[in-house]
Amino acid sequence: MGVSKNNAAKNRRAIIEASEKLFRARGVDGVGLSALMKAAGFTQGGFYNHFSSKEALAAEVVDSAMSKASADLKTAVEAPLAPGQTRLGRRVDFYLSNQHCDDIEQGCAVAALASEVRRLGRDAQGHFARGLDEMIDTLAAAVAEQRPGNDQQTSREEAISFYCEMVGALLLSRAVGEADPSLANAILTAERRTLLAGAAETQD
Amino acid sequence: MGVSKNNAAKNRRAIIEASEKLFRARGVDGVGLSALMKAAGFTQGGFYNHFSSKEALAAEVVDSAMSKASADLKTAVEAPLAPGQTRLGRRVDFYLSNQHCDDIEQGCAVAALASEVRRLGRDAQGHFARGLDEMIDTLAAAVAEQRPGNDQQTSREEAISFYCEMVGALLLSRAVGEADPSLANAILTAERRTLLAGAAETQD
DNA sequence: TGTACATCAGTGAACGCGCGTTCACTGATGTAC
DNA sequence: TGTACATCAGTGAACGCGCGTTCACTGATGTAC
Repeated sequence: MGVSKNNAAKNRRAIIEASEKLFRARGVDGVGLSALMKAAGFTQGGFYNHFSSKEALAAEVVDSAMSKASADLKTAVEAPLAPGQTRLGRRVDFYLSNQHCDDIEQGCAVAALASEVRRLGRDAQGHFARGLDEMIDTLAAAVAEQRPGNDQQTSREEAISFYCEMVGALLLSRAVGEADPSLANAILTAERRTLLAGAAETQD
Repeated sequence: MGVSKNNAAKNRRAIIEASEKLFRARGVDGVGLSALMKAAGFTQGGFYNHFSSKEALAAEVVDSAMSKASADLKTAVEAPLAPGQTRLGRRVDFYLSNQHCDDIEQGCAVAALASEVRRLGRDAQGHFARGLDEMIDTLAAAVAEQRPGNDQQTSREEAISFYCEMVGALLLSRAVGEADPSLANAILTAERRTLLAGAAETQD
């Protein structure tokens, strides 16, 4: 067809982004290259002009998703606070909103990919772990700001605890969302209350 | 071959149990009927003597796994306490142990299946939701026993919070276990500390 | 209780299908002269 | 700057393979008489 280098790079990006959505929604094993390429607007044969294998694509998808997630989290957490807000409280409000819970295609990459990544290759797992580590750092800084008495280790542990609880709640709420919407909602509600209490700006 | 009704029922059970392990380890889409039947000790063709489809098997697997998990949790939580133990504290010790984290094939069904179940059929989702609801009830009773001041709603919310945090920690620790064992361990350690503090027998 | 026969869990081969991957071909892009 | 040609992203068809499912067949089980 004849495509400029610039367009080829854009097309490559489009494949990664279409794949991210489909991998999140159906799992890596749940979607074929044909569907991935079609979603990106191409035919199947061109795939190997961009990636050496499906596994290589999956690694790039995880890399891209986690980099984006880590950068977005940093931006969101560090944004100026409205009066009465805390950084963690604001995060809870977003993370455990019904809107975020419903949007698995664009929501938190950690929650969407955590179970997938164990079955992917070494590279994908590495990108995931690096991204998660960065995100914990970002949250630990927010914790430290709110609790000046903390040592670094304690802030990091509180950040881990905070994040695990949010991810667990999102995953469980999503898992029962179809079969038992009221349980799904009870999980979000309970966690909002619990985590907002914990995220209140209180000194030790 | 000629098989007694009793043996046929045993064989059916064997297929469900072999499938549970493989589904947990590789995902439902990650393992074929041929491998499932082989793992149970049979050839592929016999599958449809027992199940009407792979989806129907998956639903039975989730049912079986969640029923077992719910019953086991009840037994474990309600077992007599050693001096100084609390029901929730004992649960944390087990749930966030390295041993449990490593044993995805036999460990907590909720953590193993939460992301799978969204892509399975209505029946599988229903079994999962029912099981999770029962397990939250069991934990809520343990919370209520430890905090007599709680009303029922509060105990249930605390149970949800407690369980989400454990599940989230297990999932994230597992997700980075290969790529970053020290982060995986930091997650378990941080959560053990946080949750044991929260699970201490303190009145309001 | 003994005999005749229907049942059905098991085998193993086959079905069509979609998978991940390969390939020959196309033609605009981008470079060399 | 203009021309000739190599590059390579794209197409569409094909590859072998394993998938979920179907089928004809076997023979011990379990029932009817």
